[in-house]
Amino acid sequence: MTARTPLLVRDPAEPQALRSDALINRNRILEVARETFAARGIDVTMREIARRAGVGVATLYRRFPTKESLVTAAFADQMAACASVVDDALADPDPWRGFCTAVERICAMQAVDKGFTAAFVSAFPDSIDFEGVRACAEEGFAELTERAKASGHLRADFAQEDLTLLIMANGGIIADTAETAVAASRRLAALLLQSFLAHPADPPAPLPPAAPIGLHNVVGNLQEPSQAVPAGQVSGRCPR
Amino acid sequence: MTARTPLLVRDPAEPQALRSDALINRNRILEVARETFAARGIDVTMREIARRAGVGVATLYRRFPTKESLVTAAFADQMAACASVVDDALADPDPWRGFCTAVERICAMQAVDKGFTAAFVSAFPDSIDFEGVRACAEEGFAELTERAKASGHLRADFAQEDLTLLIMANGGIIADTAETAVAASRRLAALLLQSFLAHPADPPAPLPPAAPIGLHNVVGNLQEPSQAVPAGQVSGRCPR
DNA sequence: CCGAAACCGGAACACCTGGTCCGGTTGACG
DNA sequence: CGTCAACCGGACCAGGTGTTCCGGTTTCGG
Repeated sequence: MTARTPLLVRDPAEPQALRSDALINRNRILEVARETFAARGIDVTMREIARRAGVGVATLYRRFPTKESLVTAAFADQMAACASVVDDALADPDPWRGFCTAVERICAMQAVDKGFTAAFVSAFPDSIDFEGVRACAEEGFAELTERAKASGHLRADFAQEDLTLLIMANGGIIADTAETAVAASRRLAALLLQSFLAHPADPPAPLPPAAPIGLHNVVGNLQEPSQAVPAGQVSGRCPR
Repeated sequence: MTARTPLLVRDPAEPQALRSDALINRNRILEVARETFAARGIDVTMREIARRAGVGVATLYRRFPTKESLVTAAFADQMAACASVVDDALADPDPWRGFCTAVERICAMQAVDKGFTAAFVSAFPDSIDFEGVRACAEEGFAELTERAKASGHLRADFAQEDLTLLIMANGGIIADTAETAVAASRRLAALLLQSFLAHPADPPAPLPPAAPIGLHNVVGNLQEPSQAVPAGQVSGRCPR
């Protein structure tokens, strides 16, 4: 309709179109979002992120039109790191070591960042980045699996789905502090990697330090420390 | 203060104080709640449970004053079953077999019932039943662990926390259909049990059938089947 | 058979969530 | 320095959740 277009039309992909204060706010928002999502998961409120970033909700929504887009932006670098993990593993001359390292690193990332798994799993349909990286990582891992099997270290009946299994299982490991989560995750990875081995050593491998994961911290995390079962108090109704 | 107490005071624990129709409704509610929680997790709405049970919300709330109490009641028998699993395991003359069976059965229960884990984990503070059973099961498992170690089958550095680890990891295994969840859970249990073994066989144990767990079903369960990466479309930005 | 107490269902309440609107403010450019 | 669009923040909207209230109905002892 309007035949005249403005002379100074900006490249629509230009990121510098933001005013200086707006850019500052945007960065602050992203920073806060990353921290908060990592610490408390993906379910934190948009209001809270806005409050923590010292901006209003409208500002937040003007920068990221939907929560989905905020999550995507916040975890973009994590996704990149995830992809690079697979690349590093493929670059390792020892296939089995590469395989193990990749698994351990991904598990650690998952454990450190509470929201990462959720962001990865829910995989908002529109955020093509996520899907792309995921497909790419899958592909790389298939190659990795093949090589590890060929090297004779990975058991032949290892299925590609076992990797999904491991990731999902690791996703179940969440504790209130990142440290406990990492420790637990590390032990889980070590245990599973051991059972993936084709020829397990007769004396089982030493395994990393025993997981300091506390029962009360993770399972019954709603009760206060209390007196750790006063022996005679709680029992008595225990049928065995 | 009031010195006079009513003559016909009822035993507060008497369960027969319900009118016949009220009792029928109560049972129907419990039945529906069990089914729905198992199939769709603990997050189903009180409205929906009431609707499915063919009663009004008020009726539901009169019977179970809070959602918490409904959950507790609905999972009471599951908790009992959980305890009996440990008892059975302790009754087995072969400690290692008992250990394995207990682990497998608990994992299966967890996989079949989506809400079970959540109910068990969240462990509402007031529902003492849960806490009691949990403590009891823990105690029994400690005994089980000890015996399995003494028999030489369970590796010496197995920690009690590894059990929590397993349960939490298994909790991460959730799929849209109960069958896939059970299959995946079974494989996870088999893998972990193998790495718990003190003297793993040189050729790794055959393991149960490969898990038919599908990547798209569990990880990217929001996207439609689509054309499974049209090869040329998405790639091109895959760095390796 | 009858009346009262217990029951029933749906409307309503308080609260929280993602997301939008509008009047006042501020940075950037001539 | 002045103008004006872009920006800012809090109020607001729609939808959904656990929970409560109230008028009509049903059961059950006498």
